[in-house]
Amino acid sequence: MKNIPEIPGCINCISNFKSVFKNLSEDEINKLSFDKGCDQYKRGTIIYNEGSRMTGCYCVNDGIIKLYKTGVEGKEQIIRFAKKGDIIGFRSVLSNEAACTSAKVIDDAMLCFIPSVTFFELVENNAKFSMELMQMTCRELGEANSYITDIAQKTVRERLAEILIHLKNDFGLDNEGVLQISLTREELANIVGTATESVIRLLSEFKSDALIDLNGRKIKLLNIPKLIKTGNIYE
Amino acid sequence: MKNIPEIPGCINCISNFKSVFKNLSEDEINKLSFDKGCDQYKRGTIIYNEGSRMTGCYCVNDGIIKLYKTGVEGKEQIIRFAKKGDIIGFRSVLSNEAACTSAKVIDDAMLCFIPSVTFFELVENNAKFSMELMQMTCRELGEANSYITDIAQKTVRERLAEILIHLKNDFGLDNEGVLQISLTREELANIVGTATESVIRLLSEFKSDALIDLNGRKIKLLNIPKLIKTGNIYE
DNA sequence: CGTGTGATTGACGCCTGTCAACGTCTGTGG
DNA sequence: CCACAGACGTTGACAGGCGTCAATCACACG
Repeated sequence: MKNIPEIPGCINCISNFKSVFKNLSEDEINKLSFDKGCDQYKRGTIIYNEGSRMTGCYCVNDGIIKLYKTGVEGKEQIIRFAKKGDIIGFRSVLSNEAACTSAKVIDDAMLCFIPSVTFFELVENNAKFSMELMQMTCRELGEANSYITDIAQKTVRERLAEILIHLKNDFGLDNEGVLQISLTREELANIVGTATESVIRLLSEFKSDALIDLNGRKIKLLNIPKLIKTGNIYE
Repeated sequence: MKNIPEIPGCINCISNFKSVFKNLSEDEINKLSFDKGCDQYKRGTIIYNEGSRMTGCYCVNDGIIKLYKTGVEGKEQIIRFAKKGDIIGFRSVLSNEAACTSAKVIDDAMLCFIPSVTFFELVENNAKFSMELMQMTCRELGEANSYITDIAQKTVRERLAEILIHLKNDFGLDNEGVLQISLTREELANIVGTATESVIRLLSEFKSDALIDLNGRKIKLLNIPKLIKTGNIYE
């Protein structure tokens, strides 16, 4: 018999991650725990595709998911990453539109599936939860706006430096200063919005300038203040 | 004595524009009408600035507002426009952050000011309104994501063609086919994310190619299908 | 009539995308 | 154990899109 992984109760996640669910009542949490599904997904698995109808949303219990859009000629544009405690797909559930991004696992993940009905019930019956959700969306929108400004105005070099800092802030460094997220050069390019070759060349330059050190996909940040300066980051 | 413009009652706006307020009860509408302020603003007036604390949000009764961020070296990046029936600034009110954009009048406007308190009351007490608001935010977020992908992947030429189509969809054409929004070349550049000179050159090219006709700030769309093709627009 | 803002045009060159070739690593199958 | 395929990373050459600078023109306004 297969070794079924232990399904985490919602109560644990909520206390551990300070998620958007933090304002749920005990009853609501229990119902959520009961209604939800939970599964493990290997790197490379696609959770849902742009344009598909969502029947619910997912809460990330562990792992990393990349959310991306497919642009002209199939080139992917990474919009953001989701990690422990984040929820994905709820945007489409709420606005009742087809998914506007695709979601793919890039670090083995454990996801909980929350059916639309359950989600809607919470939104409608718990004003605090609803407010929390809205604030999250608003913050995300604010970030999207900054992203737009950056991509429109900054050079590729600046954007790459900036992304490295953002990745540090979102995923942290290990005790050697290595970014705790592993991306291919192509994925880096698809965040920055440039060609793979450009990323490679610029990373080499950063290395020559002693801003970073490279070891395969491991990127060690050596000089964070200078990276911030290179990225023209002010806030 | 100065001729004070008639303050529009909320009830009229709501029935005319199908705004987010459409689900308010009669009592709520009356309270909103009572609490709100209303003022006229001339082209060029700044409603609020990026980074400022909002004490409420604005509902556009008439005119056009541009929402923009100030990027590196003070260059402005236009995020979106707001017109009749739209509300602006509520994002910052809800998430209780400083305004992430500045708002400037580009077509003489009439705006109603809704104090934070009033707005919060509505959100907390009217689940339908709250849901409507959230859906609006979600749609906006979806658009922002598309925008990111476009800016990151398309050429300036494609983006300019696309923007012209978007402006047509949002503001319409007069009976001669002229875009019903008047923008400087610099503003066009600040939407597309390019230099003013590039916009000028590309507009000239579009004119040579009989895609558009130019007369000062008036842009007449001559060949919309071809513009769509030039912009690589699919949906 | 001077001033200022916006529009236009030309020259110039760098940043960046594209193409092509090659190196590296991993896993698979014979 | 080795050969091979396939994905990923790297490097070089090259062209052209696009930003920058500068000069000039057009037009409105006090």
